[in-house]
Amino acid sequence: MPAYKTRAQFVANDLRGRILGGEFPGGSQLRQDALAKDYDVSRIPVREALLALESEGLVEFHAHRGAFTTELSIAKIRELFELRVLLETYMLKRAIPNLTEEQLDDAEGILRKYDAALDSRGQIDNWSEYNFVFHQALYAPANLPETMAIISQLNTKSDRYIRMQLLYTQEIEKAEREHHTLLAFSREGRIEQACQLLEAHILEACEGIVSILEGRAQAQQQTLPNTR
Amino acid sequence: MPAYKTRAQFVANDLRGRILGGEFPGGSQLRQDALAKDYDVSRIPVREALLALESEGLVEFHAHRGAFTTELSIAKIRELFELRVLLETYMLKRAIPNLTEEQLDDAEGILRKYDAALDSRGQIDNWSEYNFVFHQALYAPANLPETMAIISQLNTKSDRYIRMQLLYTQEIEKAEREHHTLLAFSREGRIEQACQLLEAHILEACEGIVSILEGRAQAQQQTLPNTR
DNA sequence: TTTCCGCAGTTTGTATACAGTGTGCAATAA
DNA sequence: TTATTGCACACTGTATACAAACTGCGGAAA
Repeated sequence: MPAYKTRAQFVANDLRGRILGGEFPGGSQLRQDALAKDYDVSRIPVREALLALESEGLVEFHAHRGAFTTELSIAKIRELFELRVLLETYMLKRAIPNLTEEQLDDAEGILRKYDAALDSRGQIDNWSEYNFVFHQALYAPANLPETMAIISQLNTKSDRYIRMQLLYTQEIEKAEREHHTLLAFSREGRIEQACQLLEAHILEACEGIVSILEGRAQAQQQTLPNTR
Repeated sequence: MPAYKTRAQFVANDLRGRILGGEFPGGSQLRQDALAKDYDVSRIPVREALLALESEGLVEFHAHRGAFTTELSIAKIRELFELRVLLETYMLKRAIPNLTEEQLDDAEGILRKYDAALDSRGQIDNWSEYNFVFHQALYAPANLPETMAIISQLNTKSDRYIRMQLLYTQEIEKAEREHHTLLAFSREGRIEQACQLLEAHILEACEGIVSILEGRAQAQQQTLPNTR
């Protein structure tokens, strides 16, 4: 059986992975012809895949000029992460009272898989996905699908930068410890503390990313100091 | 000169208007061929328009079965409006300290146009748009484009139901008065009161919509009581 | 009678082909 | 040399044509 219902969906999923994986730096043009050859399909499903990625904020269309990967300013990254704080704490607050034992155990199971993957190294790509799956497991009992969709969208948009941070710093262990604590708070129904930790957890990641980007920007300025 | 850069964009904009205007009840199938004939274009731009509307939540694709207008459950409507409260009060709180005299006057100008349109009646279609423009004018100084995009998205999704409410009740005048008060609070920098009013303003609309839908659901049950 | 299978018709999904727009280079003039 | 105009190329946007999937109905089997 075919892995996906349509070619467009397949291309969209795969291309999303490639973009998030860093294959296309921000601002790269995504030529439809080249992608069509890559996937051995026509340009039509490629275009539709690109449109789907546009709605996720990974790509921007300019009429008659094509599709380009997006690049977020530091201000926008800050904005995204603050939105995540707002929405995810809201979500967690509503989820904790509904959490069942079974759901908590599921979340713990995900953390264990994490830890295992963590040992085997080199799995940053997957880590990023597991990370969201864990958070999702905690939020799901809130039963707010629309909110979840937006949170998911925000996570996708920030994903590239989170991977970058993981690449440059060794924050995985710390994040992992925070996840365990977060789960413990949730299990004990300590809503306030859980939300505070979650907020700190998200904002720390944000600051890590921003400091990397700022460092990179400075390095650029030093290399080419001719800013007339 | 062409009004739009691409045919797909034109179709998307026009079709959005038709859907929000109530031409297609929730769950209607949107046949690509029929729409293509309507607009005298091929199915390709129609498909792309439908994909755009899908990302706005107005339409859902089912692989190999086509596109259908979405229908929101009461629970989802409540969720959407609560999200609007969360995000729009957050936005307003951040906007008020940045509001300039000029921006306040702009907002007031929009309200005046409202009032004029209100007298000339029958302009519910436009009212819905003016409504968002006014709110947008108040929020803009917060300088949070990503947040604004999400708020805009939520407004689009709830727009159909707001129009329905305006059609069945005479709440326009009340909403209009609240807008004036909201503007006054904003002008005076009374953040807390402005946000409280905004919250009530949004939740009132929500309850109005829900009561209409619940009434309608009951009427349905009475007409066909054969629920085996 | 009820259930299952298969076929025809309809609609979507995709390939191919064509038209239109933007871009960059080259040639010309100042 | 530098600025400007026009042309050719490349790529996107769209039309047309074809392939594949789903739906509903009718008939056969249990």
